[in-house]
Amino acid sequence: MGATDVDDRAARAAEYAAAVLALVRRIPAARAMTYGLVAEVVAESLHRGGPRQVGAVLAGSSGVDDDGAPVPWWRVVNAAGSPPAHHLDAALAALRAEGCPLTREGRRVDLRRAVWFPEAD
DNA sequence: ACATTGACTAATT
DNA sequence: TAATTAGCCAATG
Repeated sequence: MGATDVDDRAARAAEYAAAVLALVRRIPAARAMTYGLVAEVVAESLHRGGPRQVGAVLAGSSGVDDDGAPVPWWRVVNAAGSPPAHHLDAALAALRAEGCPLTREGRRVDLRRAVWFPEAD
């Protein structure tokens, strides 16, 4: 059993990724969460990870989670309300299409109106 | 063990 | 508002 530590590391990474994707999937249309907020919520249960880890999960995601459900990655923006630079235009187009509150210039999400926080259902 | 890298953030200028 | 800087956390070589 020499590879258990490697397997454990992979399992923990998969667990973390699953938690992030599950949460992002719950963000309602026309709402948004920041990387930091997602990290805080996930850390409440897993006690690890930070904004950069959330970004790493989404960066590695194909846009669909393990259950085959679509992951609305464009609803996760940075603390300034900007979508990831890699898909800026696509994200802004998607956000606008679903009516997410944007700033006057339309380049960033208006977090004061759009931020969503998961509440006990 | 150390250096580098990133879909980050907060403070500073 | 935008650019810079330092701090952060985990993965990777």
